[in-house]
Amino acid sequence: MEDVAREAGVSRALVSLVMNGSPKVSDEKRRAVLEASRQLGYQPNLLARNLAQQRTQTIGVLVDDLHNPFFSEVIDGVEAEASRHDLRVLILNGGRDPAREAQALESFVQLRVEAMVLIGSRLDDDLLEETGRRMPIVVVAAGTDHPGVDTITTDETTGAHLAVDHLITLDHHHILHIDGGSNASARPRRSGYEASMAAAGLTARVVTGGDTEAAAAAAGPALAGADRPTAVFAFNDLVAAGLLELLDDLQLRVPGDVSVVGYDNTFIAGLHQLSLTTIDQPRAEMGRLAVDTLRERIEDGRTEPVHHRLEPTLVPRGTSGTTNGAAPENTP
Amino acid sequence: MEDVAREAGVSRALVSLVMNGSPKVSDEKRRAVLEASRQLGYQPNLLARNLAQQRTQTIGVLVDDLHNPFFSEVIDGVEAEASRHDLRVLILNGGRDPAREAQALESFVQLRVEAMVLIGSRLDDDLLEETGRRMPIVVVAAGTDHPGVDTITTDETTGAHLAVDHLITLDHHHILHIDGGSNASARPRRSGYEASMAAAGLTARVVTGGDTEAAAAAAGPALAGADRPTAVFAFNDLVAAGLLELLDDLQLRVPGDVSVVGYDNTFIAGLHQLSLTTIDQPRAEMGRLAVDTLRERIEDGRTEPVHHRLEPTLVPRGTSGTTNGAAPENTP
DNA sequence: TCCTGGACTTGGAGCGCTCCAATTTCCTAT
DNA sequence: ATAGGAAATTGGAGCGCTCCAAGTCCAGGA
Repeated sequence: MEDVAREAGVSRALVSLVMNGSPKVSDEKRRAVLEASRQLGYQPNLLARNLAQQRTQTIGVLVDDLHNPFFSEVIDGVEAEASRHDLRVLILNGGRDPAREAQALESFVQLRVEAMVLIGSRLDDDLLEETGRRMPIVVVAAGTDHPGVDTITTDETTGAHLAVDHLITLDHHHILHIDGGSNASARPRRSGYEASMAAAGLTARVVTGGDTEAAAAAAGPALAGADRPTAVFAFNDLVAAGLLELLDDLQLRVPGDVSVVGYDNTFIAGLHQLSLTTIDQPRAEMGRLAVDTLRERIEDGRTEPVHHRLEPTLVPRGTSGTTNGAAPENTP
Repeated sequence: MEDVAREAGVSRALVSLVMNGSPKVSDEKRRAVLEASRQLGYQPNLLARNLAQQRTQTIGVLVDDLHNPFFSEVIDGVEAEASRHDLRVLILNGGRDPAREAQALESFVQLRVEAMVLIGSRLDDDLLEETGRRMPIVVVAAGTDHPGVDTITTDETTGAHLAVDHLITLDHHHILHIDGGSNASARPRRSGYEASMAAAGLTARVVTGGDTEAAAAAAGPALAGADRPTAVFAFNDLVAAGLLELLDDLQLRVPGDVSVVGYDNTFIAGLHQLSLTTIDQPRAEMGRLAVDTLRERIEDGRTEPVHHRLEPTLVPRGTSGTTNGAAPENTP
């Protein structure tokens, strides 16, 4: 910067003004500075600027799992809205590991991002709340509301309800749930399932799974056993995809022998070959809303946490239907 | 920091030493500092530290498209190797838009990352080379070598060759290629296809596509036309997936009527329901290698660019086979 | 007792920028 | 001409940290 100033024959301060597009610089000097900085290949040091300015114009996005298409679509929404407001977006990947997430969180704090969006976070409430006191935080798609920080969720109970009711309408009575293991949404989705089953007078049956294709294996024993379920409500689309493979291996037809419902309505659910019945969440909208929520804190100084809850919807496709031969039990 | 020092009854410099885990601090003082910083909730300011230290221990990863599973698996490799060497990894998303990518590149420069990994970059050589003079850059999976910067690629010509030869072996003569449009790998993959076709004495036929499912639509006219190809080599798995849907709509059987080969061997290719024949690239390995390559510049001061080229392999699955009824033309 | 050297500590300059108060320049209206 | 004021420019302090040269302290040897 020093050099640019000298080259352009002005003071450092003026270079600063030019670099920040201040209107009160004469065209002549502006041109000189621009020319000099181009010639010297000068790129302002953001570290120094942010330090001096005491603000970074940056929000941090911590994503649970970069591989899950659900999350990347939320990020789309975040980026779209952030760029509308000239906010830089930095992404850190938690890799489905709480320890790595905590580390990423610390990184963001130390980098002095102005706010952060945690997508599918697995962090515990204490850490969240503590960090939330230092800077605006919004937790997106992490299953439940967290005290002390803003949250954007969809109603997981309703989502599970939609899935179960859909299956019940198709005359299924024996519906298995593969839950999400340690995923943040696992608990509410499972209890939504349990509640819906109970409400319909049916017996809930849950196997502990996870949030990747591999988790489908957990359903193996149940599907091979004698009292095989006629339908499975999988934690998410990835698990459902894995399940479809498993069913294929077991030579069970879908939906003839077993119906399958996923969750998230990611693009793989829409592939004709899978044609997976699933529950949709408005992903991009959630991302956008997250940024807006943060901006309310940054700009308007809001301090009490808000909890936005959006509605999921059922997307019926080819993997759910009535069971094969099994005649309705009570037909005379 | 000032406050912590006062609280612990030491100088600022000592706090700095403690925060950086210097060995020459007495246990007593160390404990005092740690205690004080815990009490005050002190988090060192990375901006200031990096500025003073003139280094950031951070590498920037610029990814072309966060949605493409291929890229996220490369990122896995990058992150694994980076964390082995205590390097922070910052991710910026180019969103398949060269302008956004250029902007992200500038962000990284201004943030003073120590090196950057560009995955599937669409940036032009001039910009790359110029930036490459300021800091270590490695371009991963962007189709071809770029002068002036390090590159990690797989041999796209070989990849295309594997695909085409596989189809020819299955007795296909009329093979269509949906190319990658503006994707960085489009050109070499297409010319690999063309060369292989020419070598086999076959007529190449290319439609301009892209790198998402929607691109498959470009093949619509060709598939509906009279001289329908018996096989299609799609730019990547995503395009291939879209193509499978299109074929389904057209009531064409795969591989009975049309064989399909994708590229990248992403997880969707492995789904039983798609069972897509494809070309594998060692994604994680490419990511790891990228970091190692950068470290050679950072640590050992290498300055001449290196170009690593890995070998792709064919992964035959269910979407490729011999054509249906069409009897071999020259059978007596 | 005094000196020496190692183990700790500390003050202060400096990293590259912004921002404010102060100064200079340039008009315009008298 | 010239005071008055707006516009343009500048010097310097300060952002929070590191790092180095220069201390301080203390135990052991002469």
